[in-house]
Amino acid sequence: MTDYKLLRYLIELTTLGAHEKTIRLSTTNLAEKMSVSQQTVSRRLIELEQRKLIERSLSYRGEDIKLTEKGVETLRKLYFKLKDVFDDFESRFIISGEVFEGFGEGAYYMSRRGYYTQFIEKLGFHPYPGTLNLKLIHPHDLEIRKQIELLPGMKIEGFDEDDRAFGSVRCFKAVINEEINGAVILISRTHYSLSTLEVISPVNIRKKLDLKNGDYLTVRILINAN
Amino acid sequence: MTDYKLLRYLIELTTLGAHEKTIRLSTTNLAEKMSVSQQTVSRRLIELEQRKLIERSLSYRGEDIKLTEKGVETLRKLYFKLKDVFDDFESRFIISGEVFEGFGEGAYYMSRRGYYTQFIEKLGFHPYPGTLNLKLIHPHDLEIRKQIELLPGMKIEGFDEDDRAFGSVRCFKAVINEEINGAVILISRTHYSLSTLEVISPVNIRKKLDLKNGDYLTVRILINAN
DNA sequence: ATTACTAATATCCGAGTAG
DNA sequence: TCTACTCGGATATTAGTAA
Repeated sequence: MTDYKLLRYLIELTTLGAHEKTIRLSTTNLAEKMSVSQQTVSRRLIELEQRKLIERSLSYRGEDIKLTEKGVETLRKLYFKLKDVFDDFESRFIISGEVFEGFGEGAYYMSRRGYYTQFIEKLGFHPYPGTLNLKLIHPHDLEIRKQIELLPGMKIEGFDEDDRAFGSVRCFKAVINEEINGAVILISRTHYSLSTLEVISPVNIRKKLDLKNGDYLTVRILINAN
Repeated sequence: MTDYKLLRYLIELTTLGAHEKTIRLSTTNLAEKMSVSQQTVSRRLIELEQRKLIERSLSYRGEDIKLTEKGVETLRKLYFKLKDVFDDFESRFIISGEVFEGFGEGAYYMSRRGYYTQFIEKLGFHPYPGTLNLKLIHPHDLEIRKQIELLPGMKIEGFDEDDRAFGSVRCFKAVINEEINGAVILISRTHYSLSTLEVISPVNIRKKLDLKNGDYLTVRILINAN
């Protein structure tokens, strides 16, 4: 691994985009951003260059800097190291949010026979006729939500009923509050839906956990249990 | 941000699992792993504790250490910072590898009517009857390959023909060498297939790009173009 | 065994300043 | 303006030990 005192500079340069393009800067302005002296920045850049982590060319107006492939690879390794920890498949898909609304339209959809019979077959339980809605607040949860959107999950086919078309939805088995088995369902891919999570279960979650609007709840999504 | 000199220790402890469970270690063995002195480790652990980044309890056999939520959050922030760079959704799914083999079995599969008609319908082009195979070499490309495996993509349904069953496959639109529009197809999920990439296109890629075995080629996969 | 203190050494940083 | 040198003070590290 690279000297850790250089890592900070490598990260800062990357934040400024130097991993993909040449950026122009002066030691003084980088020093300000990083709250160190101009002299220190100068020395560190020299060292980064000597170790072939960056390439640079000086001019009378400052300097042009770009990370080398070795430099990018150094950060990428750190990234994958952290990814192993934070993106681990066993612990990755835990998502929290605030309970909001009640069982409104969710109940209507859930009780359509076309969906209901498929839920029973694919999830292995008779869903309570209603969904619990979570509003996702923290950036981390929103990020996880986006990632879930990309996963295949189980597909619940759409159908027609009473001259109306019900589209297909996807779902994942999940554990609510580490105590109730259930599932999350992904209905449509809208900007709105990406900040919410709809949860179903064989029981009335709201009642069982005595939830009020605004209560905070954690759901662990089992992406490999399909 | 935390003092960068502490970051290294936080990362090392996390690599050892201290982000999710209490680990037992001695300053001496951690010092060896990190190539610093026992005394330095001792001081850094004290400092990490004072800053409430770790919790620890000493015993005559060593010490038990676990990251605090604040400690985990510190690393998580770094992770997301790097993620923004390396995992950006627009530039993420670029994969490179070496051309190998020729149009063997690929051509056979591609020309099965059951697949062919679906390719036309779903990809919007008439695929050249053959696949170009890339062997993925770099860890980064293998990692991307694994991630693609998790994405839904477009499903090409399986079918029966001449008493033989052809399974379903998935595909993604892609751009080859930033000049030819085509697609990658994911046929089966074997250890072998995870280190290769099969590419199709309306034209003979090999001929158009004048490729020989061993040539290096880059494919950008369009995960949102389905 | 341990951890962690003290003292000596090595390294780093910022101020001043040259080019 | 720029970058980057020298140099003195600050900080960090190691070695030697105490507990």
